[in-house]
Amino acid sequence: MTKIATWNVNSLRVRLPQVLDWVSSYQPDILALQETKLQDENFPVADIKTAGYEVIYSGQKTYNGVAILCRVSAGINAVDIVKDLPGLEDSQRRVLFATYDKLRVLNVYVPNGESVESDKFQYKLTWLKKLTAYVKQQLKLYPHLVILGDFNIAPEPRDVHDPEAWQGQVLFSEPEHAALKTLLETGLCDTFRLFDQQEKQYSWWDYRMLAFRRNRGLRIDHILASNALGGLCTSCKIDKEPRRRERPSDHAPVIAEFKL
DNA sequence: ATGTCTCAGGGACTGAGA
Repeated sequence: MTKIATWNVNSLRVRLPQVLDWVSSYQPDILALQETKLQDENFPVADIKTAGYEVIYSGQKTYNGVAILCRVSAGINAVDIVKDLPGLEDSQRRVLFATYDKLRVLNVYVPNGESVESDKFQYKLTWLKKLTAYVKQQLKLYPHLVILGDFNIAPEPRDVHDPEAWQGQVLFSEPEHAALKTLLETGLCDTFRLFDQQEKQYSWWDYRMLAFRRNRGLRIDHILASNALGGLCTSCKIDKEPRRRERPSDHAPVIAEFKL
């Protein structure tokens, strides 16, 4: 059984204790992190190694930053590491791709977009187009591919606490839905929707307005699997527990298990 | 009621980004 997880930690400097605590209890085989907000020279390699994980990372000052942890006892090295989205000139550290044994892992921190009127929204759509082109090519090379991270898109009305209010807003707009649909149509499935789930399951809640306490959230963090890998998925869940703790990230981890 | 959190710059608070 292989456990694969994703978590936007909103600063690994702040969240390192929570992350170490969480990996020690869940023991994921692979954990993709987003918004580490750390330059590579400041990355806490030693603490993560002590916790029993190998790690690769790609960061920058203040914003963005991604990392992938792999449990040492899995005995696998990351190879074919990619830190830039092919075809996109971009200094923002938002992607980290690596192969672990036969599994291709694409960790993504999709641009937020700010608002549908913003230039950043166009950047988000361009970014997703480049990602889709890359995934299409990668699926030919790797039957077992997982793309996971903070997509900053809630796919359906049931993934939004108040779909009427959010309709047309950034994170839940038509162009974003079209972009996500095109990505999925390359041959991916949303592992969360392979299974019966309770209603009102979200992965992100605004820090403001008591959003978590009221469960006013969105499901914007996803684990998407190639169809072949999706066939091996046995569960996908959102773990709200770390969001209840002291000094939480605004996101909760998402975890999927595979017969690998 | 955009009500929180994080970071950087610069040495208290403000602005950016989410």
